[in-house]
This record gives sequence, structure tokens and C-alpha cells, in this order.
Amino acid sequence: MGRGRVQLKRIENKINRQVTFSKRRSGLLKKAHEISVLCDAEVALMIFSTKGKLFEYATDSCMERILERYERYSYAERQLVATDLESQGSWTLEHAKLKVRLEVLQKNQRHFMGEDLDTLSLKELQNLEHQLETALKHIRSKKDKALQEQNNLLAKKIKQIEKEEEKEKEMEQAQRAQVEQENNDLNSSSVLSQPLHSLNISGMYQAAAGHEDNDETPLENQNNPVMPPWMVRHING
Amino acid sequence: MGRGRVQLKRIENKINRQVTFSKRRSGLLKKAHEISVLCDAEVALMIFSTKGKLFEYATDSCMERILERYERYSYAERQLVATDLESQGSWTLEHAKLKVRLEVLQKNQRHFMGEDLDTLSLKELQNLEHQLETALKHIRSKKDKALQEQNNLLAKKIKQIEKEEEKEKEMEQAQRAQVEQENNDLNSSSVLSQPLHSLNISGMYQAAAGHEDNDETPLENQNNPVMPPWMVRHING
DNA sequence: CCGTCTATATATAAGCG
DNA sequence: TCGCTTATATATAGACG
Repeated sequence: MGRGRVQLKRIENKINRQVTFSKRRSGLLKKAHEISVLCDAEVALMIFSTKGKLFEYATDSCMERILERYERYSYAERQLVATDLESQGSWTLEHAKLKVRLEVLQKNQRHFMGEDLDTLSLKELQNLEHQLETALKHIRSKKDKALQEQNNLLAKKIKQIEKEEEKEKEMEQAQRAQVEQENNDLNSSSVLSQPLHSLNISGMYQAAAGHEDNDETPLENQNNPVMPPWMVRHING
Repeated sequence: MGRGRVQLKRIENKINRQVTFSKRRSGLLKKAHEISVLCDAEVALMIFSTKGKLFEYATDSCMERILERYERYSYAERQLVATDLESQGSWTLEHAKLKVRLEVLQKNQRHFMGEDLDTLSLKELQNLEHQLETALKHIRSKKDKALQEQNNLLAKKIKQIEKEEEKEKEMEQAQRAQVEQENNDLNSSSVLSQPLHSLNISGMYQAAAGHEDNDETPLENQNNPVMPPWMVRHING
């Protein structure tokens, strides 16, 4: 993009290459961040320059977590590393044992992820299925608890906010009462029947606050007085 | 870019978010590749969708190598491990790396089994849940296929048995016919109207076969003519 | 989900300081 | 390396099949 077209091959001019690297690098990092935010995705990006300098981006600045997550997906490469080690000769018995355990775990991992199932018998499949069902129950229960906790926390916060508003309102009322009293003291004509300006202000404030919500809220959640469940989901982002 | 401007915030509309994710993802991967080629850089990119699916790019398709290179840069927690290792000499390094991996895998394993969930964030729990759901789908589909195969196999066997019975029957009939013929030859009284014993045998066999089933078979499976329902029961888990 | 189309928004090559 | 400008190449939002 730019004045001239660019072939997809190494830029031979060192200066140009460096400049392009610098520009494209920032563009790439920017876009990585954008997709992460816009689409609620988790992104990890590593760029090593020719000279070996590292530039990185990670959603929520937590590269480690993402890499661990990646490891759950990755196994093929790991297998290569394992055999790689093997070719270097088995150093010690313990080391070899470790490798065996690793392989077993990797295989299990794959099975837990629903991959590489061809080697399993019917019975094993059924056992695995049951295992996962049980695990899912635990996980869901845990998740529900976490959600409930957050929910309670938010409810408390909202109550507190409401209390403070209440307090403010009372104070304003008290002020008005005092002003009224003073007016009565000055002349005996009644002004009690006129609308109270401060009440209107308070009312407007609440209305405005109520409109900060997203317009696209799904119907099934609009009644929830505390937290839409689909929103709670993103609190920990 | 495009018809409308876009705020850098989560796209609330689920459809749009998905579409945008798809488009930007491919754009990002493309640009990662471009900078890698143009500027002779080494790039690793991982993108997890909201639903937990992984998309990745790595220069020369060698993610593992880049991750290892990354680890050399990353220090925080790893520094501790690294110095620990260095003091023990270089060959132990591989060994210790193996140990670290093992630990990670073990931890994952526990998570997959619904254990040790307290260390997980809400988001991670949700990712895990989705992961297991997907895995379960694969496993069930695999199991279904396995069952179907067995089913077909058994069906074939039964057909074969029936064929053999048929053959026997025919042979008996032929025999009887011959005996009759001989009887007729001896005296001219007819015995054609009497019931055929072989037919009864066949009927009894089928009835007995139908009763091998478990008595507690759920209703919905009692019609299955081939596969014992207690086995079929596990198809849908 | 994938591909196509179009109008627009962005990214960036080139050049200069 | 960095900023800035401009002309252009690309990316992509939105709509549709």
C-alpha cells in the first residue's frame, strides 16, 4: 500500500526494509489489538526483527496465559520435540520415564480435547464421555458460583449508589425546606404550591442514568435488575 | 475501514462481531505473513475466537521454534527456573524444561477432569467449558460411528445365520419330500397336510433371540431388531 | 460460514527534514 | 529512528446470495 506496489518477497534494500518493518510492525500490532477488542478475541503476537529484537502484543498483556492456552491446543509440534530429544540418546532413566509420562499425558490431553480418537475402543470412548460429562458438571457449577458472586458484588455496588442518591435528595429537600422557611419569615404569602425545581433536577438525572445502557440489549435480559448474564460474562475479560 | 467508522470497543451485535472477526482475522494473518517475508522477520501469531477456536500463523510454520525463542526473551517467572537450571549444567536444562511441560500438562489434565478449578478465572472457566463441549461432541460422534459399525457387523452375522437356517430348512424339506416319495412308493396315503416341523424351529429361534435383551430396556429402544438396547442406550449418553 | 460487490476508511511507500 | 505529507494500494463494513 502506498505509492508503489510491493512484491511479496524480501526487500533487498536494507534501509527500506528497516523502514517498512517499523511501519508494518506498528500496523500489525495495532490490528492485533483491534481485533482483540472489537471481536472479543484473545491474541498473542510475537515479532522478531532480523536483528533479533522482540516486539510483542498480548491481549490483556498476559502472554503467559495465552501461551499456556496455546499449549492445550498444540501437540503435534510437541511430539516432534519429544522425538527430537529421543534422537539425542536417552540420558538417564529418570529422563526417559519423564518422557513416557509426558507422552501419556499428551495423549490423554488430546483425548480430552476430542482429538485422536481412532485409537480408542468403544468402552474407552464411553468412559471418556462419562469423564467429560462429570467434569463439565463441576466446571459449570464452579462457573455459576463465580457468576453469582460477581452478581452479588454488583448488586451491592448498585445499592450503595442508590443510597448515596437518596442521601443527596434528602439533603436537597432539607435545603429547600430551609429556604421556604426563610421566605415565610420574610413575607407571609405561601409558595408551597409551586413546583419544586430541585425535584425536576433529580428526576432528570435518573432518566439520563437509565439511558447509558446499550440499545441492543437482548430481550430476554431486559428485565434483569442487576446484571445481564451475557454482560457478566465479560467482567473478567 | 469500510462504509462506517468503527469505535474501538467490543462489537455488541453478535453477527457483525463474527463477520468482522472472520475478515480481520484473515487480514491479520496475511499481514503477519507479509511482514515476515518482506522484512525477513520471524513472526508468531495466535488468535483465539470468543468461542475458543484457535487460529495461528508462524513464520516457516514453526511455532514451536518461535515460542522457544520467545521464552529466551521472557523472564519474569522463567528467570527463576532458568537460573535454577543453569546451575545444574546444560543437559539438565532439557530435563527441567520437560518437567515444566509435564507440570503444565498435569495442571491442564486436572482442569479437563473438572478438578483444581479454583485457580481459573471466569473467562478461563468458560473457555474450558466450551472446549469440553466441543470435545464431547467429537467423542459422541465417534462413538456413534463405532456403534453403527458394530451394528452393521451384527446385522450381517444374523443375516448369515438366517441364510443357513433357510438352507437347512430346504434340505429338510427335500429330505421329507424324499421320505414321502418313498412312502408313496410303499403305500399311496398322503401326509402333505401336516405342519412342518422346521418352520416351528425357525420361529422359536427368533423369539428366543428377541429375549436375550435386558428386561429394563427403555421403551424407545425395544424395537431395535439388531443391537441390544442396553448398548444402544449409550449412544446419546 | 464463504464469497462477491461497492463505498470508504486505513495503511503505507516514497520522499523530506 | 522518528515525524510529517501525499498519492495510492489495501482492508474492510455493510449488504446480499
